[in-house]
Amino acid sequence: MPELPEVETIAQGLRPLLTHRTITGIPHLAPHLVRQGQTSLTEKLIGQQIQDVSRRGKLLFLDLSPTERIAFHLRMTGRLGMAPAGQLPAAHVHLLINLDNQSALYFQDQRKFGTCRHFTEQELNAWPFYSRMGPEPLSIGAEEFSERLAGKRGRIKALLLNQEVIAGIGNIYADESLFRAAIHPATPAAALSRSRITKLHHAMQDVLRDAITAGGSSIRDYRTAAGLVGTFQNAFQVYGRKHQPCLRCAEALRITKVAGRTTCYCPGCQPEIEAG
DNA sequence: AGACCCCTGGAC
DNA sequence: GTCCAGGGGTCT
Repeated sequence: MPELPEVETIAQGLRPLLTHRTITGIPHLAPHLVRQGQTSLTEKLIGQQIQDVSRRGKLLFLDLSPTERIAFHLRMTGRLGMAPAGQLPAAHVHLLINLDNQSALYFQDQRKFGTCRHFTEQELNAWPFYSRMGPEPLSIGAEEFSERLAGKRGRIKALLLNQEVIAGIGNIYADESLFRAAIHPATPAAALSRSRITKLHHAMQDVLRDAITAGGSSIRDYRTAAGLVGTFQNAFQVYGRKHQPCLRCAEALRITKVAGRTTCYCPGCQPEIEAG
């Protein structure tokens, strides 16, 4: 569930703690994190200095040099945090990176969906998930956003979830953006007027910015780098509120499936639009 | 476009 | 015990 606002919050939290730190050891590396060609991960990391912590979509990077990075994808239950060196801080820790100030960065993931890989810039650009990733939703302008959706087949929610269309949106922020734009999630993108798409662009940026300000949304597992819960779940209008009254019109929220994902919406505020 | 898979734990 | 949470890969 870490989506763009959660990954951004973690990156902001880790940046001052990791920048200019040198990796001194990898005391723990779970076998399932070691992909083919990554068997020498430990050798590749020890002695390297972390130059910066950055984010692209839902990926969090430790930038080691202009041409080498570690990429984390937290998927559903991944967490990153800091601990004193020399101890496993919690259950389900799959990677521990010791640093030169007696601290350690840990990667914890109950469900083991998350990934951690070392990349050269060349390898990164050869990774389709990265190279084909769409623009950052907080950087894209309304004009370009509109052009990217124009002529695309498929339902609007499916397109928002598609990382090749726009990067970093997951189930929570897709539903919340669509509610705020008063668009039914199953609407064919081709049926949306230009002004409706502009409204969606505005809603998406508002929701993401507000969520970052709130430190992200903690449904179950997500925590900031400092181990704190985010608070944006308290501002949800539709996500996880099935059958509850709409906060705007009091009609009962409905639940459906779009793009294989549970989808909450208000039938009053988000009326269906026929394909045209 | 949809089904299944990865994995674990909480809800029922 | 069964169902469900959902990001992304893979296969049909």
